[in-house]
Amino acid sequence: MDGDIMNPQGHHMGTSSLINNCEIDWDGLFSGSSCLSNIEMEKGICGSEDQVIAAMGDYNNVVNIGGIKEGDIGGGKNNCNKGKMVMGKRRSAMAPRIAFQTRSAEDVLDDGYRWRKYGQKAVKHSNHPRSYYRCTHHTCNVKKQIQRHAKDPTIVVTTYEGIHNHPSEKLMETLSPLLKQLQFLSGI
DNA sequence: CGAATTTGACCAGCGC
DNA sequence: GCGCTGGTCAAATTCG
Repeated sequence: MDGDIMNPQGHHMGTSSLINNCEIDWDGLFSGSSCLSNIEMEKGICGSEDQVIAAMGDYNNVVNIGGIKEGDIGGGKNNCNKGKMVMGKRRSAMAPRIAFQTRSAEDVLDDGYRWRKYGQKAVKHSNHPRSYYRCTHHTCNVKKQIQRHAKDPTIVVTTYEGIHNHPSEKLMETLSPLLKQLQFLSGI
């Protein structure tokens, strides 16, 4: 797969981020579909999962992105377009959740953060288990769930919960020589 | 040897 | 109240 994100008409779209050779075009995705804003998802105003996939299927690897709720993954009963939203049980109060789907052979996308797996469960209506990860940074409480799509195993559904309160280690690794240089120059 | 992963047990919410 | 299900814990195991 090449890294260049184009819209179906072949035009370049907005800013993109590279995750494990799967480019995600945040700007383009959020502007390109009425289904994908977190707020709309929270209100339950969204199409079915199938509709979203169909809508986004023309993009390179990312086929869906947006807020996600209990039952969204794996064809559960409480699909978002049924209007009723069931928030999690022991879930922290208002931790923002965002989910996206990528076509990838890799289950775990390298997003620059370090994750420790703390559980895995078989999910109903899916042949593939769901894996649970926590950010290894001691002050950071971000979690993510990874699961292959029930109907299309080539699609990996990644759900993030919470916001990192620290920069990604890969980013810091990349920037640290530059920061050192800046510190040196500011000392002159 | 410390860190990360695996995996069965446990717990809480929900529907019937 | 009970069973089902999803999410988390923690001991055992594996890995670097």
